[in-house]
Amino acid sequence: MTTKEKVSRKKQIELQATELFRTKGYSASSMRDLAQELGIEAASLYSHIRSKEEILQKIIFGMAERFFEKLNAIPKNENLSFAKQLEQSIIAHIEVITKNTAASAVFFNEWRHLSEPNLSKFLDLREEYEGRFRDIITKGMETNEFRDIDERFAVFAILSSLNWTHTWYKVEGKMSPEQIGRQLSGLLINGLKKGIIGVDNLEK
Amino acid sequence: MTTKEKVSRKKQIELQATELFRTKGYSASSMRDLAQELGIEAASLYSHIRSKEEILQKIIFGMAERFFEKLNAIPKNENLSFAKQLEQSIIAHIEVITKNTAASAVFFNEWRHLSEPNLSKFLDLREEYEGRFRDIITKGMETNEFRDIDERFAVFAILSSLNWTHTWYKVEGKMSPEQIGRQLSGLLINGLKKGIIGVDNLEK
DNA sequence: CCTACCGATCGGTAGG
DNA sequence: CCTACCGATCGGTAGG
Repeated sequence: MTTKEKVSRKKQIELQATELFRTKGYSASSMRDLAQELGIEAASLYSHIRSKEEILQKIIFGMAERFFEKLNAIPKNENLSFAKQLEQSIIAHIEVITKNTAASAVFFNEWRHLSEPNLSKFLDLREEYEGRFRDIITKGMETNEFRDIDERFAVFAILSSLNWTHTWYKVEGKMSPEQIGRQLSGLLINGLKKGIIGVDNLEK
Repeated sequence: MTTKEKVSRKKQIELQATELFRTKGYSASSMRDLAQELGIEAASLYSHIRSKEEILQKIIFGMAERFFEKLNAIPKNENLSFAKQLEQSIIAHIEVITKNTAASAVFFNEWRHLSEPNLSKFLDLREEYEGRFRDIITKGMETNEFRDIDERFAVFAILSSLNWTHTWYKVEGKMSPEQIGRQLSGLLINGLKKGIIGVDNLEK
């Protein structure tokens, strides 16, 4: 029971810290701010956590884990076009962001406040994750499904357009995470212009 | 001459601060850090500036001005397709970012550390700027040039894919700002998929 | 542009 | 989880 309470309190601290870091930023958030929102003294936080940065680490690597888990959970289907594979990956990515908007904000904006070796670990994971998207694009280019483009460049553009979702997504909104993912992948794969089905795509 | 020296020193402070804020973030950057990089004492900074936040304001509203100036400098041509108008706006946006990568980083990441009324002023300007892009998309939808999409959503996606450019752009790189702008607008307007000119665009 | 300094606040520890 | 407290550092001022 003692253990149970401690875990629960620790989680509470992490959740409050996530909200706090999102609104004020990591550096501008003090442990006294955090304690106050939890109704305890700042010193009491240290019964549950080791340091301020430990909380940041938990938030960031927790998000990294969710991104990879969701991506790995996509069923393998070699028959799918690369456009469809990319769409699925985009939807997975959006689902993680929309389910964790505050943690996403911290993940995308505060990672540079990690100290080594965690900073390098973060950068490695990010590189690996982007690599998964790059692979799809590379293969899609090889089969002539996608047009010729620098993969690294394309992945930066794609992921950054997705990564802003946390700033405006509301649970009560009209669009579901999956719909958002489909819309975004539609925009990125087919473009803003009309004419995939129609014929009005050749004008200057 | 005294005036000239003062102005120059003030600009030096702003430039060093821009680099510092980009790498450490505004809150984690101290005036002592900044002074040290300029080879003076922290207290001496206050002969040239009023406060730490004043520097942030200068950086951010300086960037806002550049974005609007560049957008306004696009020659009006009603005969251009909305795709072309959007492309020009995208190129203008990318040119501002690539010419000011450090200030862009501060602009996009540190604006929330502005206090009122500057925070509201920033948000208003951002809303206005996004509105310019929305107008192009709305008109392009009305003329059936663009497909049906929520304008606000589309502009978020477009601008956020552009706004990451400052993280990877290098002056010595192979691509010019204009080329980057063209590539990005090509991706966003025509999509990743092949087949605008060819016929391989109907597969599942 | 410097020395000398201010009050406030920081992350964190000792000891209960 | 609290009281009491630590040394370090913060943005900024006075006065030259």
